[in-house]
Amino acid sequence: MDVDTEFTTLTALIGEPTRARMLLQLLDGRALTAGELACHANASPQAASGHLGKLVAAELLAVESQGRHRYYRFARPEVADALEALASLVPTKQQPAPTSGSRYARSCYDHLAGHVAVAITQALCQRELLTLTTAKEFTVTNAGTAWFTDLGIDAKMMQQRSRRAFARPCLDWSERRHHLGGALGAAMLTRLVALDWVRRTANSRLVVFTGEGQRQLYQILGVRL
Amino acid sequence: MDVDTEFTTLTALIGEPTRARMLLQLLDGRALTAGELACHANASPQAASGHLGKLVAAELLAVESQGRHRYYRFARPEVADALEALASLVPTKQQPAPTSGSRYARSCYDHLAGHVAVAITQALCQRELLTLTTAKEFTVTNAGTAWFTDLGIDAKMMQQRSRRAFARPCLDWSERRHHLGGALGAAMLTRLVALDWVRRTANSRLVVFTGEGQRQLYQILGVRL
DNA sequence: GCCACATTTAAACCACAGGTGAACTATGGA
DNA sequence: TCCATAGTTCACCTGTGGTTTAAATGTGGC
Repeated sequence: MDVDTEFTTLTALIGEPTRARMLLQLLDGRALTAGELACHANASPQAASGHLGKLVAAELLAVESQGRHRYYRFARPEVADALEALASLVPTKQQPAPTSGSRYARSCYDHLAGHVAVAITQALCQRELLTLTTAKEFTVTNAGTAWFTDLGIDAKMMQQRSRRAFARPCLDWSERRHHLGGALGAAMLTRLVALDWVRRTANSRLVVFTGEGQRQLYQILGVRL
Repeated sequence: MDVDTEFTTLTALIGEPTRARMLLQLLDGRALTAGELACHANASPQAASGHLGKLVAAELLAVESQGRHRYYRFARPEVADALEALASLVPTKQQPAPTSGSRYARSCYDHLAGHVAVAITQALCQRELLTLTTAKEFTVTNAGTAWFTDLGIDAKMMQQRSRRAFARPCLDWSERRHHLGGALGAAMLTRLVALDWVRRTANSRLVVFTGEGQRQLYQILGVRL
């Protein structure tokens, strides 16, 4: 096969919007399941499966089966490098006011993401409610357990019961900083929604903080939106 | 527009085979005309024009009009970087490294280009045989006229007779410096070929300096290849 | 003034690539 | 054992996006 042709097949592979979104999701280096990738990319499971198959066949992704899940990740670091380079081409003009505080955040699969999530996670760490023990795991301190209990989340119980990664740092590529993912991150978003501190929007990963949510967030974490 | 969306539009832009081929052509840093890009990409002029328009609109390419040609080049070096990274993902064995050998130069449409051309133009300016009067025009000094006469080029006559831009500075993308284009630049290449100081290669814009050419160039301009 | 060439624009066409729905495999939990 | 969940495969259909055909714009050379 011609080198030209190989290049074009490669770019066509990366260029398809759904595939591009899935690849973007993997940029933080985590291995994600087919379902998670499908959800992020706004695609049906079948569609995602087809796309992932092509990406694996092209040796852009590698797949690992664990139980009934299949975890996809980049086949080699160069793939991530190339995608980073591509992502850096996106005009960055509209990353306004990380500090000015937006009521808007977004959800990342099932937990809070974006600069609000980063700010929250930073505050949790700063107050030593959360500590980053390894590169891939947050640990909830005793004070943290109490804090989560106050919020209405039984962190301890959750850690014992859940098979899912408990408190995983999730790198937000647009923010270049970690925020809280995993089961705890998901529980937190669920709880915040239940408290009506944030509301989901229809057909979008965007979530918006209510006025009450903003007040409470400032009160319990000192985070001003 | 969402960051995700911007990324996908970007990748979709790069992912289209014809566009990808054109971008690949530009990877060596040269600025190419729409026609040349169309030819290389195996596309009709109209199709190429449409694609190029999109790439320019997305600020991946920049375009510069020169006469009835339009030269396309990367809008910023990061674009080339990203494409390099993508190209490096192609599994096949790499082709031999581009000739950094100084005997090699290349032609730009009809005149000498590349770092040799830049060196020559610099030398001409340094010895005040050529002066850059406006941003778009070189002027041949009296000493310059004599120098060109010695070379076998009647610059004065040419300037009177030719309607074509006489001595235009031509920006070489890969060198980031101007070199001598226009009628005078074309005449110079023609003359150098006639003198057998440089030889054209078949099916390529590459030209190579002969041993004699290298000696002479040093003698009359002090340019060492 | 003319013609030739390079390139762009507009409109009609159509192929291919991705989405969908249904059916199938496999794993885990009761 | 049964059922729910995760994921894949297949066949069909639809719509986007690129190509084509045609005509217009603009520049250079005579």
